[in-house]
Amino acid sequence: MPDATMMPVLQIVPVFDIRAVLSAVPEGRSIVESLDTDQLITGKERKAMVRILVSHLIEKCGETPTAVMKIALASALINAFPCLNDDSGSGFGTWYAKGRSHHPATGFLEERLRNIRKQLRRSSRGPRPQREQETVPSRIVIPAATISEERAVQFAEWLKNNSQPLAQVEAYMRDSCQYRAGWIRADHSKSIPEVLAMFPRLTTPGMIAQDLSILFAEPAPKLFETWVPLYADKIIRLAKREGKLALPEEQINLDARGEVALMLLPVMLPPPVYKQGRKLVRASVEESKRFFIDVKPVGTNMVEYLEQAKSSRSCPFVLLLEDGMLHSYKCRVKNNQIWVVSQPSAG
DNA sequence: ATCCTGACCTCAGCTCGTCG
DNA sequence: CGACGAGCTGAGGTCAGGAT
Repeated sequence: MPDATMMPVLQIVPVFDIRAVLSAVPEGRSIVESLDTDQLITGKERKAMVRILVSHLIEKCGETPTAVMKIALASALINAFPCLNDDSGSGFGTWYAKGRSHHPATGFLEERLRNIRKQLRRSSRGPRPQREQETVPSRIVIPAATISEERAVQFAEWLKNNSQPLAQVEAYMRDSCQYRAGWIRADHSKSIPEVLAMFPRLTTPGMIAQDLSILFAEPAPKLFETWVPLYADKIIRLAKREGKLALPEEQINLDARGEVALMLLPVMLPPPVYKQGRKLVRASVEESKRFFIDVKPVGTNMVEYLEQAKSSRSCPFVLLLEDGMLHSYKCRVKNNQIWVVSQPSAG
């Protein structure tokens, strides 16, 4: 078998039909008209055109298209509208110019891409100060409690020290649900170990589902309804379009689509960069897949596994006990079991 | 007045190809 | 094989002008 690293890499460069892309939106149509009749573009039109073209580029090639893609777009632009040709060597330096002598690439298209990435990074870093934080609490409405807070505290204390009788645990957990929700949400966030230390009965089977059905009565039943029919297919289609699907879509068994989509998440959502001392570090996709989902064969000794996981990895993560060939999405899923491991020591 | 966006800029760090 | 440079991205800063 030939060494993959020695294989020549062919990059498919899309042909950009600038007129078609612009004509697809009303604002773009008037820009095309203006360019055809007047052979010029206003500052306002130029900005609008760059927005339309860059959003098309991102749709086709993702948020970090290669320089080849950007050159193809800029070149297609001046071919479609020769009046936009500038005096630079390439003719499109105003629109896209490759970086040189340690200076980054520039041009209106490049700058727009950069600004979009900036916005994306900003929003993915969590809530913005002031305005957005103010709106968050109004969206999450905790239903009114059925018991007083004093009583709820008493229930929580009892639940810390008792795991039986089960009917009593379920009843106290039901009645103290709103208190728990308020405690967890106070001061913005608490870690999973903190929450479990305070409310250990959350690990009793069915308790999280009970909380969910009380707090989110309407959407709770839809949680599992929508993953496979709605989101799994969308994630698989997106992965296919971005060339991140390791096998033909038709070969993914209907039963396996939900699990394949879950395993695609770390591939589709590239891990962010973080600082380790002075160095900027980014986990590879393979590393984040391992951190996110650990795949072990059915029959793995859970006691030994959890003991080992306690010292070797951070929680929570998904443990998939596979029966068959799910690894690397080569799936024929039969009796796979999925666990969410939140605290290895809890077993 | 305040916020948002675009444009311009710098710096750190990464990947990849080239050269000795 | 390691050093080095080119090209690139990410992150962040600043400022002007437009929108609200």
